[in-house]
Amino acid sequence: MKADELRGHLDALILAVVKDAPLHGYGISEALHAQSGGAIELPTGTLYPALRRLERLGYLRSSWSTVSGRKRRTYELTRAGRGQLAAQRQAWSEFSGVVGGILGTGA
Amino acid sequence: MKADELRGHLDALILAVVKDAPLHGYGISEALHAQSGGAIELPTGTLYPALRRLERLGYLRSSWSTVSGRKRRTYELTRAGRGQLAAQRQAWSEFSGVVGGILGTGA
DNA sequence: TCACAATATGTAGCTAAACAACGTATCAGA
DNA sequence: TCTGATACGTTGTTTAGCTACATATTGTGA
Repeated sequence: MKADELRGHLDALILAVVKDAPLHGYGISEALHAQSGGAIELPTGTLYPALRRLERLGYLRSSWSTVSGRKRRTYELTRAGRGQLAAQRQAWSEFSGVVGGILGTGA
Repeated sequence: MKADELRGHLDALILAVVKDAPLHGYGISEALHAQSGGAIELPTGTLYPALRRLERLGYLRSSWSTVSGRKRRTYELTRAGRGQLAAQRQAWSEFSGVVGGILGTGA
């Protein structure tokens, strides 16, 4: 899967993956890889700027910790982030319906 | 629907909409508007460059005509365009499955 | 008749997101 | 000791879509 297709939807995926449990950047990358069945492999040049953007927008909150000698910045959803995730889910539903309908896939 | 979400998928939509019948730019715009239930409204600054790009890539072929005093450039799918459309459909199917799965929408 | 909407094409310049290619550092195991 | 996994990040580039603008014809309603 061309990762660039994600454009505009990556935020939703990140929010979704940290929803249940706070995760650090590398963990988010791994979670997306696993949950996509290996289809998603985020370059760090994509992931870390996205995380900073989401924090700047108030959807994520981060805190540093050290786990077995390695520093981690752990991200968790804010209240606004939960709202945004719900909105993104809704937007995805509409979007996929529209595109699927026109492409004749899934409609 | 935020039109920018289309990024990366617009080509597929255009190819899909000219598949059955050749259309001119304005007609493509209207077809997408109608087939999306009004959700898609393409700015001309998006549509026309996209058409030129698709022609340059060999997926579309264009020809001029005049209909009731107005000049039209009509686009039709090439053989390569048909192949590309099939590939895009496949890619969409995989993409929507992955995203839907992670967002918990449609999976 | 005069203005406005619809039809129809296009370009120039901007923005933002994703990417490739770096750079830094720790730890485990061969 | 050296490689691979873990973990953070930045710089500079590319590119697609957007806004705003420019042009022209035809149909319509005031």
